[in-house]
Amino acid sequence: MDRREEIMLAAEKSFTMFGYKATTMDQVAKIANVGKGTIYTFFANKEELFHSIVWNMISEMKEVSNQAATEGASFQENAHARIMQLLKFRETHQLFIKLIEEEKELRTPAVGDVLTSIEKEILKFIAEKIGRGVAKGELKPCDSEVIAYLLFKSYLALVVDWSKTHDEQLTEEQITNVLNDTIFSSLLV
Amino acid sequence: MDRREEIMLAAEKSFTMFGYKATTMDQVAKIANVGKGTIYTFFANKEELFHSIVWNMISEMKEVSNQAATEGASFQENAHARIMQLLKFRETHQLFIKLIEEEKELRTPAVGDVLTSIEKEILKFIAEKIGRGVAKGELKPCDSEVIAYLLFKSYLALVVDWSKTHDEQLTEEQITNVLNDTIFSSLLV
DNA sequence: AGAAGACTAAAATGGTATTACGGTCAATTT
DNA sequence: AAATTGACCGTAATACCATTTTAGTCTTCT
Repeated sequence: MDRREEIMLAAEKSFTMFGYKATTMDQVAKIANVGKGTIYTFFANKEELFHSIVWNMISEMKEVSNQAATEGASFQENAHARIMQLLKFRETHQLFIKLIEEEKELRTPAVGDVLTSIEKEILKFIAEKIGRGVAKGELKPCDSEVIAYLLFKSYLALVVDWSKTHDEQLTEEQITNVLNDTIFSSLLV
Repeated sequence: MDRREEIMLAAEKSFTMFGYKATTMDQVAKIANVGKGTIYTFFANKEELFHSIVWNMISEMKEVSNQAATEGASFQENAHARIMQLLKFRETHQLFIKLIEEEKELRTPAVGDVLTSIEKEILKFIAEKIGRGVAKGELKPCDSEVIAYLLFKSYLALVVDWSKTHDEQLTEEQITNVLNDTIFSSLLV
């Protein structure tokens, strides 16, 4: 395996286990079985290395989310499946979990930036799907960016935030129903 | 003026100017022209004093929000006016601003708790209005708690969060349109 | 009896000595 | 010659401790 790959793997392992702040470049070099200097022939600095790892994660997210969609299903069925998959990824993927944790308690700026850019990517991804839906005549014309924002934030609120202040979380059926009745019903042509 | 009142006034002034953490009980006593011991005859501790102040603020919020509603207007017009008023209060009221700031940078636990309980009160307030609307036959039957949650979080997202990641904030008209087309349209009977 | 402020134990703060870290680069290996 | 390495450097984080501040109490005073 080439050295760049080794380094990426080692770095992902370390970021996942210890977070951004607590992984040292010495650490990464050791795990990758590589001299520290070698890392700097592939990545300008720690932050760029971090970005590469996260970029990989974003691609994986998009891929997984697309796999959640099925050929014959309706727009809102697929939209729901895709977004739930994104949120599930968030709650499952160890690196993502670690980053959210680190952002909450350590406030590491690099991590905050990266989480912001992940959200931006997700929103772009959703807005693009909505744009397509409009183009294909499945959805009424709308401001896809604003609707993507509203949709994603609504999902986050109902799936993630709700359970922070309530004992039992909302069932997936409750969420589907509420959103089908409200946001989706106005979108479908 | 009675001593309890003096203390409350002094405490509110101090919390507003310096935040929770940075106001000392000595400070409050001095502003109130009262011995420190006297404070403890009315309030068990600093946190209880704080809660009393915040409880007053919540009442004021509800009152102001209710004033934003007009007699003859439709449910969604009044709902919009009330919620926008709540958000405006949040961004206008000096104590509220200070608390949000302190929560963001200092992470004072007492402040976090209080902000959570304020949100809870607001949600109760909105849910109650929705419940009334249903009872009066203005709205379709629905889970008022979930809808209140969705509605408030949507407003927060569009009014507050959006501008954090975008250059120009959404106009009130854009917000009205989006929500009238989506959440409100599904609620109205 | 009610208010006041000196008092106390615990926590926060500030200053400093020490360590750890990201990044570089001359030496070494391939 | 090109690639790799790890000792090395300046800076930033950390640990440590002395000092101060603070919430809450309790005796004293009016």
